[in-house]
Order: sequence, then structure tokens, then C-alpha cells
Amino acid sequence: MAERLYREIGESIKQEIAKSNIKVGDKLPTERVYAELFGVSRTLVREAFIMLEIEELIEVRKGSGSYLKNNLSLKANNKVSDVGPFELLQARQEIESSIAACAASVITKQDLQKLQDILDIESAELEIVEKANNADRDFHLSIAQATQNTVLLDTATRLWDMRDGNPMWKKLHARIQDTSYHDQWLEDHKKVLVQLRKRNAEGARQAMWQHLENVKQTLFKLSDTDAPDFDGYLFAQPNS
Amino acid sequence: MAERLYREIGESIKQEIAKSNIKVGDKLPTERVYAELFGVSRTLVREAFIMLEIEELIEVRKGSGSYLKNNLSLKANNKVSDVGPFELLQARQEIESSIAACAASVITKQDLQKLQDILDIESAELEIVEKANNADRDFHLSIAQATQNTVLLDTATRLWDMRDGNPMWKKLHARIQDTSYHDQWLEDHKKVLVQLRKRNAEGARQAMWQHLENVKQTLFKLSDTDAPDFDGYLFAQPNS
DNA sequence: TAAATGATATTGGTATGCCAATATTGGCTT
DNA sequence: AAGCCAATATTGGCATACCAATATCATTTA
Repeated sequence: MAERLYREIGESIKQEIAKSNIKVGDKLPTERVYAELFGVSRTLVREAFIMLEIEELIEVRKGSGSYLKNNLSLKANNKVSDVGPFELLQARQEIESSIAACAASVITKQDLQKLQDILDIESAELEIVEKANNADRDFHLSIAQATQNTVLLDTATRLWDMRDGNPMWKKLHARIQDTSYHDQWLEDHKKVLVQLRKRNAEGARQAMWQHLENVKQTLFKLSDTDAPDFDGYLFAQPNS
Repeated sequence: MAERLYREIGESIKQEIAKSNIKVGDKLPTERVYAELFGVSRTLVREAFIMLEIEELIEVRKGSGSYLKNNLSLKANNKVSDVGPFELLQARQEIESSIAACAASVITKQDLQKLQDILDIESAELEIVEKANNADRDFHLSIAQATQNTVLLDTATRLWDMRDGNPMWKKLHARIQDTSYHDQWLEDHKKVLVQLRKRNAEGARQAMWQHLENVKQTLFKLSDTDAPDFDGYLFAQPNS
């Protein structure tokens, strides 16, 4: 529980909008109306409106009212949890290796230093799962950031959000924590950094590709040997 | 102006966090502290916190406090309209060429036929801008679909939504409609399809890369010659 | 001494009230 | 009758005050 109330109100408002026949550009009921409708204070409705505003669903104009900005049906709430870990890994292998190649040619000394720092943390905190995980994510996303292309960073972030929000992945990854595969991956990361230092685009692409190939193989073995409950998530197996 | 104050406060708080040495997981100063610091009411700070919470930057716990959830520096600006056309094209070049390579090895006969049909439409309706545009999108997204990887399709769709929702891109693209660059691009598309038919991954990658390179060059010329208002959107130029 | 407990402080949660910007209305002028 | 303008209503913006959950700490008790 402990869901924040403004989120609930926000979702309720979305439903109300969906039920009504409000079109894009139309004016919404006022904050006061929703407040009375839901039996809460206007403050809460206002907070919910802020949420919808940030989601670019509505536009708020002082003294005038609030207006529907985007079509609610295009929300495209991708069921993150429906994506299999291997399908996601396959996509990451394609995209992140390209990102690594792209980063290699434009990466700055500061970025390289930052990556080195992250690797230091990673090797120091290797046994603390939480920390190692964060360092892992930081390493990959920092490379995306080094491309100086916000779209690439945005895309990579999205892929990692998919991973972290995926229950299947958590289940799979939980099995690894005892083993020492993190060592292997740390070595992979180092190899990637070496290529980035050399500003070798194809080398970086290859190193990142191999790294994610290793991750795929590792997880595949684990899911294959003692996890029959991953059937149906294997359609995008390694080396497809 | 008319910027909503809570956004300003939110950005200020981000700066404060950046200046401080608060790490992920650490507790942030309380709402009251920020309120006094900025000389505003706690309500506003609270609204700013909601914004940061939705951005998944912080986590708010009742009675306890607010905590840094994600690394501030890795947060991408998801403001679609803020992304320059060339930055987006650069990302598409990286990602879509990888997608083409991936598709080449798993593409089905049906997919190939579908692509052929789209190209037929494209060449038939070449002069009808709207139709040509749709066919263009269909061609690219169908390739993504051919990978049989929903994450890749989702990513590609996202990139095209960014394009179509971008006012700058519309402005740029409007200049093309009179010219016959679509011919060139149709030829590019045909070359991509040839490589896909051969199931030549590297060939498909190269063809798609070259296609988007051509698009970049074309748009770059146009923006360079008679569109001084695209300054600031060119930081991700071709061949960076 | 250490664990349990209850009082107190801290912190986010919610409601109410007034302010400022905008929209609407009604009367006046032409 | 049409258009302008002022009075008024509507609506979101912001601040203050009090509530509830959590944390902290002093006291008690085994």
C-alpha cells in the first residue's frame, strides 16, 4: 500500500476523462469540481493535475482552466513485465554495442575518468549486490551519456528501466548473486573501457557485444538448468 | 514567462542536490528546509518534490523524509520537443542500422513481401506527401517488426514518435516537399531491401546507415542554406 | 546493562483560505 | 444594433494551519 494519494486521484481523473467525451484541446472540469467529485481537497486534485501535466496529458493555464493536450489512448503503457529477459538482452546487445561505438569517437577525458571511478567502485563493492548493480547500471548509462546524444541516453535509460522493473529478470538475477559471474562481467567492463580509451569505435562495439553475449549465455545456462518456469521467455535466445 | 513556479523550484532543488554531495539512497533536506531556503511555501516545494518523484529522481516516505533514488547526472531530458532533428537522426542512424542488421538474419518471406508492397506504394504515391510519409514510416517500422523483438520495435516506434511530434522537424521537412529527395530515399530503401533479401546482416546495416546518412546530409544542406533559425540544433551534425 | 516502552519531536499529508490572472457579463456609448 | 469597457465571477496560484505516520530519545523494567 502506502500509495501516494495524488497518484490515485490522477488515475481516477484519467478514467473520468476516458469516460467523458473530452477531445484534445477541450477544457477539463475545474480542480474544484474534481475535488468535490472525489471528496478530497483541491490541493490533492492540483497535485494530480501536476502529475498529468508532467505526463504531457494536460495543460494548465492560470485563471483560465486546464485543457486536454494529448490523446489519452496513445499512452502506450507498455507492459514492461511482458517482455522476456532474453528479448530485452537481445535488444540491449544490438543497441548498446552501437552506443559504445558511437561514444568511442566523442568521449571526453572526464567521461573516461568517470567510467574508471565506477569500475573502481564496482570492484570494491563486488560482493554487495545492491551496490554492484547500481555500478553496473551507472557504467552502461554513463557510456550512453558520453555519446552526448540525449536520445541515445534516453533510449538506454528506458531499456534499463525495463530491466529493473521486470519481475522475471529479478528472479533470474537472484540466482546469480551467490556465484561469481560479476567477476567476469567486471572484466568485460574493463575491456570496454580499454577500447573507449583507444577511441576505437569498432573495438568498443565488439567489446560491448561480447559482454552482453556473456551475460546472455550466463543467464541462459541458469534458466536452462534449474528454472523450468522460464518457458515462453526464451523465444529470443542467444544466437538467434 | 508564465513558467509554473514548481518547475523552477524543482530545477533549483536539482542544482542544490548537484552542488551537495548527496549520494543515491541518502536522505534529502526536508521540504521545510527547501521552503525556507528559497523563500517560498512548503506547498510549492512539495509540488516540486512530486515532479522529482515522477521523474524517478527521489522517493518520498511519509513521516520519514525524502531520499535520492537515482543518479542525478544520468537523468535524460525527455522533453521530446527539445531534441534537435539532427540529434534524433544521429540516434536513428545508430539504432536503426543495428535493427536492420538484426532483422536480416531472421526476416521471413512474409516480411519481405510486406516491405516490397510498401515500396510499391511509396513509389506510386511519391508526390502525395502524406502518403509517402506514412509509407516511409511503415517501411522502417516493419523492419523493426521483422526482428521479432518487441523491444526493438518499441524503441524504433518511440524514435519515430519523437520525430513526428517534433515541431522543428516538421519545419525542416516542409522544405523538402517541393524537391525530389524522396526519389533518392526510395532508391535507398530499395537497396536496404535487397540486402535483407540476401539475408546479409552487414550489408543491411551498411545500407540503412547510408540511407540515414543521406537524409542527414540533405536536411543539413537545407538547414544550412536557408534556415538560420536552426542554430543550436546542429550540435549533433553529420559526421560528428 | 540492555531491551522494552512511552513521550516528544520530526516529517510528510491534507484541508482551508485568500490572492492574482483570466474570462464573462451587463450596461453604456455611439 | 454593435462595440467598447468596467464590474463581477471563475479559475488556478500560493500560503498557512493542522493532521498522521514515523523516528528519536529518555525512562522504565527485567
